[in-house]
Amino acid sequence: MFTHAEENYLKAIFHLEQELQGEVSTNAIAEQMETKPSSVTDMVQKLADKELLSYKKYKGAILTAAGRKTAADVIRKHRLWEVFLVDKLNFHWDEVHAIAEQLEHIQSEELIERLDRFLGSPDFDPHGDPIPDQHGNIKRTEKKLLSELDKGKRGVCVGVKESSSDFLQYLDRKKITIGTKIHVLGKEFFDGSMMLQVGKDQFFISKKTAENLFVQIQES
Amino acid sequence: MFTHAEENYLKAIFHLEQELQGEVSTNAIAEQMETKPSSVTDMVQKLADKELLSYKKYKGAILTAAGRKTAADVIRKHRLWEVFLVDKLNFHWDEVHAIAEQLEHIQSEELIERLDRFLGSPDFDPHGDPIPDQHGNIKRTEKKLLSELDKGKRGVCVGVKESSSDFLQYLDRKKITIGTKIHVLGKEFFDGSMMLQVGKDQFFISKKTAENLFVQIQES
DNA sequence: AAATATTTTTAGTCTTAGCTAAAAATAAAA
DNA sequence: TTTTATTTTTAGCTAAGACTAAAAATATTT
Repeated sequence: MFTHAEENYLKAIFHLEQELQGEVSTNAIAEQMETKPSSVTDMVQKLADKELLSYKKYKGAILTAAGRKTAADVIRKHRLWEVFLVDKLNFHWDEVHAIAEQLEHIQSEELIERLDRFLGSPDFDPHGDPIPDQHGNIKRTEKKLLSELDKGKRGVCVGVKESSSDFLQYLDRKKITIGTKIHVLGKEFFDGSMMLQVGKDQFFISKKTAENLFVQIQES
Repeated sequence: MFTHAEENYLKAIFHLEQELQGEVSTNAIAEQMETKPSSVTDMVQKLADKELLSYKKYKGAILTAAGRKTAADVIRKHRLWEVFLVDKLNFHWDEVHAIAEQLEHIQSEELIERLDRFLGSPDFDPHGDPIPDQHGNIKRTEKKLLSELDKGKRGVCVGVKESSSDFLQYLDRKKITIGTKIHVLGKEFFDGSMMLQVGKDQFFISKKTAENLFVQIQES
């Protein structure tokens, strides 16, 4: 349907639109794509011809509904493949991006729907980012840092903020991974450390740890 | 490392070399690749510059060791992904080729070795073709039709010859799939039908069925 | 062996997607 | 409001990989 380059541009513009809340400048796209502004102008004009975005010279670009859907599909594929790599092939959360960048361009509706089912239709990727559904809808979610939860609250681990190898290995030892339910048993004011319940285990974590774990809040 | 186009040429030439037992003509490659001979000449010259094959004008091409290794790697990836699609995502044997054609170009040693382990290091793809190992070695194997086995012999199902949807569904019902062990209990001369033992079940199959199933012979 | 047919290569063109350098438009500063 | 700075676009080039048409080499007939 679309070339890899086209898909990459749409994805970049999609992300920038969210970040900037509006139309995206040529320079912004060039920076995101690590390419030159002149190349961006060419591509943006091509995508405008294909009605994937609307564009007025010197005014920047915004995706059309079609462009947004296409971008969401690519992001859906990227994030589903990341889940596959982590859950099934035991990659670490920080090793999967470059591979998913390639896999996201594989063309097959059937494949991606089967992959989704195989993975148990996950809502989040290993970095805690939400996975768009078949229609391109993204569950805009309250992704919070664990450190923002108060005593007594429950959350599901949906990702990490910084993902150093050391930190990920620490989480492995504590048996914390995507989907792990975390119950905040207590929170110390003076140093921000927390007492957690994870499965049957209870243990302390430092403020630093709590500030690097994303959770989705569980209604309770 | 190499472009998709380069990898596709190497793969095509690899297959043709085996089939023709020697150097491969420009026209043969063009036919296999569904492209024009002039395009082939260009690419073959480029691949010769990169020392992936040796080529003398008007004389055809043969892969170098490096070229053969690269081709085997692509074929390894293709066939491992086919196993994934059939074993894990429940695709049918005849639906997977086009998708594997895309997946075979994903670049990541780590990915493919993890995928291999995840799939249980299979020796054959869903069509019964052998999967090259990490070093590019292919288990040249005695792939025979089930109909060629005599009474008392044992084989492992490694693929199908014709793969109509009806036939594949018939095999599903009989619980025959890749890796299934088949014991020939009896064989009728007059119609070529066979009595088989598959797991705990025993049943008859027609000559037509036996002529469309590939097996690898088990030493016994 | 000469004529004809086939195969292969060369030469030149196209598209995609990048680049540089220069021109044009817009934005910011004096 | 000019001048200067920044951003964006245009124009023209490059490489990969396809194509067509024509030329050259090899094979096959007669």
